Amino acid sequence: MRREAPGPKLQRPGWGALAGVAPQGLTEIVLWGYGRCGVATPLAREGAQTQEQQQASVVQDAVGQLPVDPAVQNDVAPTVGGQVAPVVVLTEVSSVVTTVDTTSAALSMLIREKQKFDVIIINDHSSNMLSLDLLAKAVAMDIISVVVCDKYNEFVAKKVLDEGAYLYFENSFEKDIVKYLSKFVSRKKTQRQQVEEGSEINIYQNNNIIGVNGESEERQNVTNTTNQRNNIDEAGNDVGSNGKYKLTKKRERKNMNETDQREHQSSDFIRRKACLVWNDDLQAKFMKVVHQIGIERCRPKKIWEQMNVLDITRTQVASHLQNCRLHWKVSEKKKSTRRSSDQRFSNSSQQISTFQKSGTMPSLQTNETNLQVHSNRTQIVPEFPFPNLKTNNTSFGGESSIQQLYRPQLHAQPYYSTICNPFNDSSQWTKTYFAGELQQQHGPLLDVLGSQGLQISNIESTSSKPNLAFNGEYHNIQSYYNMNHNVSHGASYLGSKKMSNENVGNAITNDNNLNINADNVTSFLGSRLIADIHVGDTSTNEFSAIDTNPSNIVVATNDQTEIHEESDSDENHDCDAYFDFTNIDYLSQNLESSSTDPPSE
DNA sequence: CAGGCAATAT
DNA sequence: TATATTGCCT
Repeated sequence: MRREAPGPKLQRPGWGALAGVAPQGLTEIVLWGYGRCGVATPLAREGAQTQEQQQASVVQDAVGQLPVDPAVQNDVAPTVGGQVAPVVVLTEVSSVVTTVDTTSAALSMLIREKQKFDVIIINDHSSNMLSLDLLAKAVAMDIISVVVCDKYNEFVAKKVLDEGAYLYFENSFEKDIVKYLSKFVSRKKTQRQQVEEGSEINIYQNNNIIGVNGESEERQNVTNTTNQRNNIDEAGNDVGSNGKYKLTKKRERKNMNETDQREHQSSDFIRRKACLVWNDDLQAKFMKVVHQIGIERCRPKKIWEQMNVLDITRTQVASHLQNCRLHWKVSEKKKSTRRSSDQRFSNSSQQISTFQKSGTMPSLQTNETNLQVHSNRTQIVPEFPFPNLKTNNTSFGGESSIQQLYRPQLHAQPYYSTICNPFNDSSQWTKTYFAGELQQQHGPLLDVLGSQGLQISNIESTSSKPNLAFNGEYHNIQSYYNMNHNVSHGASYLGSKKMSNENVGNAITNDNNLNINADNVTSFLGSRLIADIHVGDTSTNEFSAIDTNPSNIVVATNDQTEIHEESDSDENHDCDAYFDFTNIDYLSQNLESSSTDPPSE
């Protein structure tokens, strides 16, 4: 598969792009749609005329609802391009946006409004001490801290990530980032709650269904009737009694152009229902029924009825049955192959069913063996991909997640890189992961220049394997802010299944798909790229779930207007912790030329 | 409408 | 990968 050549850098939409796309519970984000982040014009103060200005007005109204912080009054509002740069604050209580004009105001607001904010977005124009203070404070308060900038700067990126920033990127918000943040905040809240409730241990285990919010719900076996189960919508959708839904849906999809679909999908937060995990119990039940009915006669509906398990649907059974039959067919073919050279089995194939046009049914014993599906495995579903950031310079700190970058049809892609799911339990991470130890984990105590990161990141000079090069343990210093990067070749579920509790530790290192040689590592580091979000069609990015009221977001701008000098890019080439998405294409080209052939399958 | 099943999506 | 969904067919 050929990768597109990097096109001209798209003009970023600015915060205005967020207008109207704020997720549920985060509608206030619409208020971000005024002007550019951090250089937002104080239009609202001078009378709103345009729609954009009206949005700003709303912001201004919201500001008015907050007590004025003395710091705000005392600060001289910074100007960017002659206009005041506001600070926008979203509060949990009111879920409205408020603005303050200065970083110091934001700082004092943080101090005063403790616990109120889940996210702070700091617009950094100069990476001055004040914004770093704000960042440090926010991090200390366990607030997800995002730093945006007008011009991506690796040095600053490293700095702020060292300080515990969760994200650093140029100052336009792709709406998907907002969703991503929302999701992150949502999960984080859940985690906190679980910790508080003391139920954080392995909440995913021994459950068949993982709720959309990462909560799991125990599947129940009930002695109900089919009628009861009929209340369950198979597709998780609204199915009309006339059965028209599917047709309508199909038609809609067909009529949607690509843009529409992107729009449609990216604004859906819950689209796919949680996957049913066919664990041992369920599988046993399934097979028992299959046996009872008879393999040749079993049909999805019958099986479904006789299984009598709440919450599974006929469709799921059908899907599973289809899959099982495939397994059976395959295993039977293997058997047949053996039989042809082994007369001992020459008679056993004659019992085989008629429902397959080709292939034959294996013995039930074989079936069950084949159908053992990773007993006791855990699964965290549904997952969501990372938003499309390909036009942004973005760095990730924290429990960053760009996951699910893999697409089945993209096997030919030589490399995928994944930042693992931040919403998974951070304890899942081990030192075995590539780039699992990154600078910001040292926290603010380390001076940027003296930090280990700069030293170890010069992998070019070593032949170490990635995981050794980083040679770091996972330190959960900042519980929510540790960065975990995984670079993998075709490993698709680093953020989910392979990160399940049992698999952690060997998921990457033992994965044959992990195939990074020194050259590739160099490529990665040289381009400072960890995440390849070009892979696949990111238009389908979505979030599977979102809490109802996931986040409080602080958007702060730096009140200093000094313009920091651009660091020499070469000088910072070894900032492996950061992702320069503009270099993705460069990376992928490098990788394509140096990597192994795609899987022949 | 149930079902089979390949292709595809997630 | 496992599971879900879709489309087309019987």
